[in-house]
Amino acid sequence: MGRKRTVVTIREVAKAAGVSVATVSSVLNGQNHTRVAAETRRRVLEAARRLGYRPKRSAQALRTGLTYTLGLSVPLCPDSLLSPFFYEAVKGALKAAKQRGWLVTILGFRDRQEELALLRSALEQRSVDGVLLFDPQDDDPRLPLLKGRMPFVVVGRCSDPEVITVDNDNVQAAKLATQHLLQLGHRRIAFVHVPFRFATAQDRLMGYRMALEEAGLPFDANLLAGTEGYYGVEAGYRAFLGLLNRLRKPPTAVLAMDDTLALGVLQAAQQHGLRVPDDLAVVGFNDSPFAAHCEPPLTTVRIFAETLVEYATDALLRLIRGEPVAPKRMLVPTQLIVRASCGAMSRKNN
Amino acid sequence: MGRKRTVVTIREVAKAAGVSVATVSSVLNGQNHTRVAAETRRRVLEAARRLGYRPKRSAQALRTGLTYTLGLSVPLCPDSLLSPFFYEAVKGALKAAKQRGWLVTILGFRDRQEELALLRSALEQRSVDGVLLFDPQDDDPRLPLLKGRMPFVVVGRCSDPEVITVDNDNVQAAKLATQHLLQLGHRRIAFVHVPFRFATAQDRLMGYRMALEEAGLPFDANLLAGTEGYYGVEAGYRAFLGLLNRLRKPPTAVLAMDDTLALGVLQAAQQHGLRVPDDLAVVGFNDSPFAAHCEPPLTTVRIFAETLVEYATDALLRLIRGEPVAPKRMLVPTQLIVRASCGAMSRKNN
DNA sequence: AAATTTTAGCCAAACGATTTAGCCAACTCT
DNA sequence: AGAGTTGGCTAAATCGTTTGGCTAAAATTT
Repeated sequence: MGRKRTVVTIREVAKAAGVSVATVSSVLNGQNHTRVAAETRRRVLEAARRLGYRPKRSAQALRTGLTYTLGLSVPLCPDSLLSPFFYEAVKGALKAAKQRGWLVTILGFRDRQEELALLRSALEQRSVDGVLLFDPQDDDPRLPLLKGRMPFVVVGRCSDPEVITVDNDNVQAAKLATQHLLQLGHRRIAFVHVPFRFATAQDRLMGYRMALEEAGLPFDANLLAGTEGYYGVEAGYRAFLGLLNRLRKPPTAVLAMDDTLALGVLQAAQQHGLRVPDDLAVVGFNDSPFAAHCEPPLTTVRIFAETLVEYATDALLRLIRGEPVAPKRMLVPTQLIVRASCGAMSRKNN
Repeated sequence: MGRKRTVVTIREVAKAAGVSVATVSSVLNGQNHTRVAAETRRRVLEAARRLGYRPKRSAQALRTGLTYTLGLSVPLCPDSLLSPFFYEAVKGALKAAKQRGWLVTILGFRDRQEELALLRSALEQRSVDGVLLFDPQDDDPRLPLLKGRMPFVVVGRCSDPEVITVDNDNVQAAKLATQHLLQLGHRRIAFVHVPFRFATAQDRLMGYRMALEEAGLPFDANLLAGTEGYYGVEAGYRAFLGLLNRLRKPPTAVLAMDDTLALGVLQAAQQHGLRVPDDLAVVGFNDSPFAAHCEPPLTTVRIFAETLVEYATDALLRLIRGEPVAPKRMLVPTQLIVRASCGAMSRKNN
């Protein structure tokens, strides 16, 4: 018991194979143009395999200056309905990272203040080699903090053309969703959104406006309902209730920037005696897994978060290794999922 | 541009303060107060602050043998509805870890095979100092792999009394939920569960049986519906549909081991023409955030995943540091949340 | 005053890998 | 045969900390 079988070191492998540690490293890393004879290589490989040798990460880290770890800077929201997105994100990041033997650590923050502090300390302690950021804002303070000091990739659009970003085609997505509502005959379409300092909000507004204008309809700022803070059912509820109270006549349709907001809209609508989809058509975003199961099932724009983040992570890894990163900005298409909440399935066909 | 301002090292601090690196380290780690004069200490602290010095993690790691990183071994399920639990888990782990300046990395796996491989490599590379495991099974192969080689804490019950565990009081929870259904007059209560090799399934079965027996009802194995694999809407759907097809007469109530399974039950019921809650009462587990929003809203047993994992992480940190871990097994109570799906709110009061 | 203890701080050796420079045969070429 | 090449390997430096041992000087005791 307590057999203190310490982890195998490169020295033991060297001894077992009857060579120097340099040779072992050479064989294992292959980089070095220091050639090793086939027979020696075999012996080393065999010894390493037999002893179950794996280089110790922290030693490697110190020597090479790389921790082989990526940071995922994600918000820890109180509304756990937001979790699917981050779950998918983690999946995508891990998928890309795992392939190359990298680790992913979660830099989870409760507010932007804390996020900056976490990034700063990651920077100072060199605990990660690069970070993935979500949901950029105007004058995002994270960028100047990180720029030139640590590689990073942003999931979302950001104005700085130097920054590598991966994003959904939000303009197109919002445009298609709005057009869908227009085709169903709606003329007063509200837009429930997070504050416009978020690039995503700007882009989706853009798509919404484009669809309206192409249909020859005026854009009416009175139909915008902004949330106080971020996403979440509560936020959507408040924003839409505020809108309903403000307007003489309620809109006949709503485009919500997110399924959680849409859920809040549903609640506010119900409280106001509006039936969905009969009195009010609702479209969300993200195709969160609950969207198919709420009442009525939500029409929504599906985004491919896992893919998005997988690409972003891949780009980040290239960036870190100094490999060329193909396009500086990548757009991933989205997909409209039509369910009952928009009224397009008027004849119930279950 | 590209100002290669390299990170501050302890040597620079030492020079700036006019002392040796040993003294700086001594001051910063503060083990031995008598070793350095108050004035010197002040100078060192001042220099460190001014230069913004933070010890480099990988160097610390190599020297001390600690990476100051915890691993969270979580499944990457295809059904993203399972994400809330893990989101909460991550929150809890981060909360406990952050307080002490530790990092959390996600060891995400697709199947048990891969989980073992990940743990093995974490072990060999010493990339984490300890791991948190979820959902233990009979003869769990993770335990013998880790035991004696790396500290770990299990979230869930496990038979080995040596292992430190934190768990919900599943027996009690299932018992209370079942009793609730019994009080509503139900006599044929089905139990939808994951395979019984999972300790959680065993415990909840136990609570279910206890409630039945205390009510003087026979336990009927025909009312058990086991899933093929793990949790998820699809799994619940299949399991319950299988049960319905097998029985002459459907049960009047279902206790599902998880909200995702309950959602599957809802779908199967609907397909079979059973109305919930009128023909069938349904109770789930976890109080996943969507439970309040599905149709009908799910009665469910709330578990406090964040708290659970926060405790577990705290215990793990103690374990790693060799501090005493108070109780070897901790039980966190649960809470029954009554909504519409069980029929207790028969008079619709919206 | 000498001997002892305490205080304050430095030296140098790790930790476990990677990498650079260099050594020694053996081989090639004129 | 001597000079230059090359292949195959090793010794040693290095990454940035922490820490046990050591040494002077100062304080205390005898």
